Amino acid sequence: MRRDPPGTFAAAVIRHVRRIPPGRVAAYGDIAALAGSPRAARGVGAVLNGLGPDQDVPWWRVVNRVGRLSIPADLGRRALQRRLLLDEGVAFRDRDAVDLEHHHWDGDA
DNA sequence: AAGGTGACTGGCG
DNA sequence: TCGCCAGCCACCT
Repeated sequence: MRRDPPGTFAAAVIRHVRRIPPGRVAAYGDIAALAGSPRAARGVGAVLNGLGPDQDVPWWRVVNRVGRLSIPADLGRRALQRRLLLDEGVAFRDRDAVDLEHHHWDGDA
């Protein structure tokens, strides 16, 4: 799995994703900004993609800027994310887009 | 160490 | 918001 030295982008991403409360979602770009690199949204995806099974990071609470699940549909990972969010009470606008208006995490506030 | 890849975005029509 | 596209940037060869 992935152990990242503190101070790295990856570590910051993990740290912030852990802060997303259940029932709320954040965009890749939001996390990138919190992590200190506002334009590194894709980097956030790369980090989450490399997460180990026991990393204990709520990766499913991260969606793209319009609320759509950005995970490739294969391997059923996508369906899993959908289910996990549903279980937390996140409402969906359609098959693979959450209702951002009501569940977007303000990054605290 | 250089280049390819992609769980992204914002701009434009 | 939808599609398309050109930047972007961290990851992984």
